[in-house]
Amino acid sequence: MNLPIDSIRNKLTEKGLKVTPQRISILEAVYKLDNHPTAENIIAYIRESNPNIATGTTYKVLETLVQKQLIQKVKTDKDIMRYDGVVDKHHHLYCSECDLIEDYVDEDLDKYLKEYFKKKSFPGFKIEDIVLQIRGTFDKC
Amino acid sequence: MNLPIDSIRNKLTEKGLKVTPQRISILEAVYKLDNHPTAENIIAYIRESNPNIATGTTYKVLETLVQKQLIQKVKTDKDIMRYDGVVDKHHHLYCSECDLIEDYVDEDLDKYLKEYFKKKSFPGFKIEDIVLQIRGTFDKC
DNA sequence: TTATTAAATAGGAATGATTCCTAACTGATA
DNA sequence: TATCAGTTAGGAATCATTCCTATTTAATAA
Repeated sequence: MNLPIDSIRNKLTEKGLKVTPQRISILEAVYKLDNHPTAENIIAYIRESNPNIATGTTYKVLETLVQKQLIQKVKTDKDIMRYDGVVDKHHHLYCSECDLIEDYVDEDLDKYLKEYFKKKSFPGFKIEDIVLQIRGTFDKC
Repeated sequence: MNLPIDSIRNKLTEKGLKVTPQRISILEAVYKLDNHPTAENIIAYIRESNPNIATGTTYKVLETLVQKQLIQKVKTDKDIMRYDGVVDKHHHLYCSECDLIEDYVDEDLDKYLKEYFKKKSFPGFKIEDIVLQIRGTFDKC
């Protein structure tokens, strides 16, 4: 994913966020870095062009972007958080061998699951969202 | 879940693990504590009856139990790992409002998904396991 | 353009979950 | 009951993340 700066500015503005160079760099980094970067990955990347963005700022901005739904957090087995610039509904392929995480979109399956759970409602629980964690290994691993 | 000590001893022995008081306490704690305890929950619990089990030991034992598939790690949005004594295949209901995580077993759905993805194979990726994260809210929350 | 101000950032200290280290200890085996 | 590989206690170290606050800045209106 590779977006022009103006598009990034617009996204921030639309969400009522001040447009700062830090936010632009960080959101751009999440889009540009493949494989669901960690905060550390993002910090390393933005420091190349912007050496004095503070670590704390990066975490704060990431959290803000998650709150405003411009990016997503991705759960992993490890205790390190990773981020995803894709906010449309999707699932994840996790590799058991390496740390690769791949996005997987399947609207048909989403529809099926929605119907399935509509019939099979849980008493006392209202479903908001269903995400699949698909674990396996890539051939190359 | 509430198992007699002997059953716990057997589980450890079956996996080729030495039966130590620490391992028994910790495995017992994972079984007894509801809602997918954190390491901290487990440490607090076992210290009631066994005050001098070291923190490091608990983490090490938990990791060993996960490796031997006597327990499971549960992913959360937070960066705190939680543990689950249920190792049969199951999914999780996550509450958006509180930190409750509930197990959900559905063999029919598992079968369906297995078939579904058998047809829809991913080139270059071999699926090992599919787990659903079902997010929503409990009425009481 | 400039002043105003609420929001955002830099820098670094603090936190807290987890890991690491090693000497001492102990279950399993013969 | 001696042996020893495996395990633990205790505490220091690590490291991702959060917190603190003085300073800076983006947005707005005059």
